[in-house]
Amino acid sequence: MAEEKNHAYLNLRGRLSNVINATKAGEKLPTEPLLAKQLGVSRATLREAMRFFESKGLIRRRQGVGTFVVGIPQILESGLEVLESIETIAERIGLQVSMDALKIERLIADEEKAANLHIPAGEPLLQVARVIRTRSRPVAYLVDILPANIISDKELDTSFEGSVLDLLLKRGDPEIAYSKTEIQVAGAASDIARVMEIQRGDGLLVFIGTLFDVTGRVIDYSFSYFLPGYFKFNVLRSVRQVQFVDAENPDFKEDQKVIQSS
Amino acid sequence: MAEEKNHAYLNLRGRLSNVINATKAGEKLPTEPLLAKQLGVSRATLREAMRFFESKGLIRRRQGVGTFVVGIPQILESGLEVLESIETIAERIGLQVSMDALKIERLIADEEKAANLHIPAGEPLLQVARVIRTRSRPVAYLVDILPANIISDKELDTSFEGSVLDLLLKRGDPEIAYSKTEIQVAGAASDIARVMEIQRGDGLLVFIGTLFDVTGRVIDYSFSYFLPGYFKFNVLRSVRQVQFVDAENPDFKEDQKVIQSS
DNA sequence: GAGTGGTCTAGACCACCCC
DNA sequence: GGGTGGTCTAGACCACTCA
Repeated sequence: MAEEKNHAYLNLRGRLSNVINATKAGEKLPTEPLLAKQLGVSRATLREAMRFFESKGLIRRRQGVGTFVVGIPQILESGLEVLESIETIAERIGLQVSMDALKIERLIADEEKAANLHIPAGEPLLQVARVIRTRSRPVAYLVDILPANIISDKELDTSFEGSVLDLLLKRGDPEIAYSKTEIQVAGAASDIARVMEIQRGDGLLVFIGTLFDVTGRVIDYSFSYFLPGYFKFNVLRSVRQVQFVDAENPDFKEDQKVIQSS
Repeated sequence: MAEEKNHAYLNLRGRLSNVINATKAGEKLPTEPLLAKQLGVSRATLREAMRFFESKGLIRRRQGVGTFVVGIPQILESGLEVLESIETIAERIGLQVSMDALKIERLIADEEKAANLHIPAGEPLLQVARVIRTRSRPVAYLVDILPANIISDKELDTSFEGSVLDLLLKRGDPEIAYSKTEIQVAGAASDIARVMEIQRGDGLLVFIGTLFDVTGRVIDYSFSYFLPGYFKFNVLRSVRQVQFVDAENPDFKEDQKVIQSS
């Protein structure tokens, strides 16, 4: 019996799928009240069914405008072991991306930010937030936080193209060594949902990265939010031990042990 | 003006937070209709606000039973570069986990599964699905798919403790080399939501792993679904090239390039 | 200002758990 | 069988976009 649930939104998916498939990419679907009437369900139930296709990236809802059918997405693929900016990944695979909604703020380190950067609270910080767009839509939202003295005002005006990492790598000082990146999942908060043009609460892949230079100093930490379906991140996991030692940062310790070695 | 949204569910969070904090871990909240009345909102709005705390892991809703306050979760932390089973990670950090809902199935490789395993379609396969629980709740759902001839019936009866990886590592043949793991996010489908005791559509971290032996043969591929908040996966991303060469599998190529080397 | 999706209400019935 | 969370309805108002 458990196979044949009588939930309206499940039965609705098939019919809604037909409507979506019968609509060309870029075209608008009927309004929600009209579509609900056509399909014989309440608007709430229709919206529940639409969430399914929206999470798959087949449709996109825009408040005040309408619901649109979107085409097949292009995918940004990358191995994670190499530290590179989204822009660099995109360039490497020949995909055109652009930056949007760049927001540079100056703020003072509170306890949490200070701890993440291994500096005292109260130090001045620079926060750089930006959106990465493919031709069709926003696909990532990136926030960098770093001590204000690392990047000068002049550099921000002249040689800043959006990526803090790329700027630092280009400059070569401080000499960047590696990033310790934590992988998480989070529902989009209202403000992030807005700039990403998704629904509040939709799942996003989150990388929380701490950037170290060759002396073990923390240079930057960042939150990177990625829209599912547009990225393919790979990591190689080996049974042999991979050695990463950071003598300058005893509290940074990858607790890895050898399971088996050949 | 954009700061002061007049959405009921936002204003409700503070008051609902008080209710949750005033309730001991393990205790039950009032029923939804009652709580909605007490807080002066409709049940739909209350449920919207509750989703926020549920996604943070502070409460847990169980159909037919009630809504419960849960304590601070224990976190499974691991670097990703080392390939090890969830059981091994848990044991290493002294956390007790148990296996649940083990389901072993035999099936025939369709086109997709055959392609993933690099074998012809029609070959017999073994599929092992299981749930990993901490003391308080399910935290991961793991599915392994592998050619049927790799593990014998006898082994399944006698030396199988739940982890395909651990069984193969223990046996030492085939000799496991590494796993290529893709990182994704997905909303929980109904069946997975059920075994994980979460809400349908909740975001899960997904690892799609392909397991190779030292000769480059594909041994197994797997889907691992992780509940956010209970795991802390880290990966080191270096500007120096990390060399992983797999001469036997030319189609497996990590397209990594050196950005900068010191 | 017209039209869209976003949110909210009040009430109802259903599926599920447990006694 | 009683009580819970899960879903659904019909209608309403609000916030947003764009001509």
